[in-house]
Amino acid sequence: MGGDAVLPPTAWAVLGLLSFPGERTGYELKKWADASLRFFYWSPAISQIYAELRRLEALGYATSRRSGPEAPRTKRAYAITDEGRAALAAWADGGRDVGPPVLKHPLLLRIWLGHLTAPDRLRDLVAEHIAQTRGELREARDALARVDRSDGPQSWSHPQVALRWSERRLEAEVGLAEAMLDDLAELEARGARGGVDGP
Amino acid sequence: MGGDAVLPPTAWAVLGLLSFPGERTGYELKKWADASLRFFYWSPAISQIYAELRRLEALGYATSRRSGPEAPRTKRAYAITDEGRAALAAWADGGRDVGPPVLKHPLLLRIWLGHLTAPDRLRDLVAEHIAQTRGELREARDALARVDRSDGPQSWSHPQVALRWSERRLEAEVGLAEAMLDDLAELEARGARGGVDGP
DNA sequence: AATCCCATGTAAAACGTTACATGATTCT
DNA sequence: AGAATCATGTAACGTTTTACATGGGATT
Repeated sequence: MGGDAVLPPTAWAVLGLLSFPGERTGYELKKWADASLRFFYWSPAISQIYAELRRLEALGYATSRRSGPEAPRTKRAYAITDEGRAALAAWADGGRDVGPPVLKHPLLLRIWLGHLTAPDRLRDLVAEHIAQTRGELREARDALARVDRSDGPQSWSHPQVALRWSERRLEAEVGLAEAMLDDLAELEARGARGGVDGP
Repeated sequence: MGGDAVLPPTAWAVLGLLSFPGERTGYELKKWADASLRFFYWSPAISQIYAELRRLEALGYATSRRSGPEAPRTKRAYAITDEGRAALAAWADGGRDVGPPVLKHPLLLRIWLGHLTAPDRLRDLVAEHIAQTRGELREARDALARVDRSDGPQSWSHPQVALRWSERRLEAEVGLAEAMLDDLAELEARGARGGVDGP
């Protein structure tokens, strides 16, 4: 089958999930993506994971087997094939340019349109974001702790690096939001005194 | 027309672009999005901007007029209507939750799969990303400088806050990548000495 | 005259989500 | 026995991108 296929990043991400030792079901993949992939590269919908797994299998990059009887809707575990591993390695190694990171930050969209919103509403939104981010930070640290413990073979050292990056990133995100809170406060102070310029 | 419509964030972003003083063509909107929106909320394809503008006009949230004769494919400038402004304000003010930021970072996907890639290839990728990010940082600062200069009315103070956030964010992104470079180097050092544990 | 940038638009395809339907397994 | 969670899959829909077609105006 396909010696080299053009696939969306999501397909490679799912194949990447499969590239770590062991067999996994789509359901398990989804949980894993929620717990780690999503910190630096979003977690696809479960239905999409199933779709990608079917595509990967059609390409010969993965195989599946049912644990029990050949009945529909019973557990199906996937494993990467040698071909899949080769294709993934070629993708990982190929292309000088990996493509720019994409950030969609709804909060910033709101801030940007801040002239339409009450100042304290805006502050609340930012505060809520900080709380949310702290929650994510805890989860990222949990994930990191799990990887640290499960060590042994070196296959997990790169996910570890990715999670460390995610941890720092979330810390930075909190700092960024706090700085923005200050900016907003300053804006209000200036606004309250009336003019565009200082007193 | 539509007293309250459910629209994707992109539609609100385009309407937001229109909510600042002046008329603009789709083409100008695209350039503006590239120069500022994209730092915190990605820049839609030009064809999508045209599509959103048509939808916004159909909803009565925007109006358009042709500068010259009523010929096809001539310049068409859009402006927001009062209804549009009201709808945008309602959207900006509504909904406690703004939705989580989404980050898709292809570089991190590669790092995460680092066991498939040569270590120095990985380093190159990160170095390239740092260079790229520094370029973005320059652009963000240019955008900020333009906004700073064009001041006067206060409508630009919130975009200014958003751009300041973006500037800091990009600075943080560089720091994050540098820290990851260190992690990678440490990994290699440990790997070169063989074991999973220290000396 | 050729080229580049401005400018608008269509069509097809891919991507991705939501909602729904279905049933097995495990825990209380 | 009932509930929660595990588990797979389909269908419909909306979003977004890519490629393409078209042509005016300005610059070299």
